[in-house]
Amino acid sequence: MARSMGSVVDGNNGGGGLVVTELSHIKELVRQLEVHLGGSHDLCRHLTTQIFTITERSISIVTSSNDRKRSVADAGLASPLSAAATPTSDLTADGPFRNAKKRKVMEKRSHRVRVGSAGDNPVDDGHSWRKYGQKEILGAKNPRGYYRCTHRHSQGCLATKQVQRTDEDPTLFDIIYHGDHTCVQRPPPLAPAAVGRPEHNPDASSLLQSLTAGLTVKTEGLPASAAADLQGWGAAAPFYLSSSTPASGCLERSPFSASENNWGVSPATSDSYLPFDDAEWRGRNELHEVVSALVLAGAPAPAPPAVDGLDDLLDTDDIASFFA
DNA sequence: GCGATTTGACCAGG
DNA sequence: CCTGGTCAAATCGC
Repeated sequence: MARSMGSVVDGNNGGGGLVVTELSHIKELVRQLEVHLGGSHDLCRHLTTQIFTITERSISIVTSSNDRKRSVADAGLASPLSAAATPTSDLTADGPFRNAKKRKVMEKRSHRVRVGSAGDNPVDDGHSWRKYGQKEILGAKNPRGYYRCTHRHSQGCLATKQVQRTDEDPTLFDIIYHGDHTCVQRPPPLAPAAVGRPEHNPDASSLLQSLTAGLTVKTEGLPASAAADLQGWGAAAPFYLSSSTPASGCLERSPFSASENNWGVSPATSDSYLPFDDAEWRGRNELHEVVSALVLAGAPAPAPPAVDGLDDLLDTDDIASFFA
């Protein structure tokens, strides 16, 4: 295991560095954008804040991804990829009835993120969670907390997450998300009128455009291994931009919650965004979240080519063999 | 009183 | 048998 890991890590260092560079650039642009926005336009400032946060997370994720990858593999997180097994029987939870404690068959989609702390807890990811367990994990200094969506019973939302303080840095938390939110919880009122059109200021607009352009070009230039790295360890954004099932969206309090759930991609035509296939969804999800968030914030236009280029990079076979 | 958290027990997979 | 994930009773906090 160690041998194959080594070579991959090497490859990632290069790609990861590139990503960090670009993300840093984005960060700077956002800073400038915020300056241009001045004191007005609460929504815009909120958006820039979110972009900034996401970017910072992305950077920390990339920079810590080498360590991560090992623990991810050891923790068996790769299993959903390598064993894209029978998706049928597990999710149909017979609920709190007879075969209650019959878990462990969790072929649900999952992805990891590492987030900073807000006080003694991980930063709020916009969803409401209810803790249902805590466990000491062998080899880890800190216990792992188990959370499920508050709306599990009321709306049958099966999303869960595991939160564990990292060994190295007590201010950081590893979070593993399982499943999608299928609950519907309207976000709190947030500049309702202006939502979705953050283009008051021409300067701000052009800044955001260069921001998304920069991300597009450079990301496409990344080696596939770097892309694999990003997916293997975590998304930058612990909230979902387009992860809802077709049945019922779970918008929750996404910082980018717009009036409609379109994100510039028509549900009817966006086959590249349907989160049906576990492996594919996982593969695309991570960078998509970052890219989508940024693109969404800055571009009124529909999904840019960047997303398609990304899909080519995020080859799921590569990922599977990577973890094999 | 209700909902959330804590915590020991239970269960399944490896 | 060990470990991780979940359950559910007890407890806490509003």
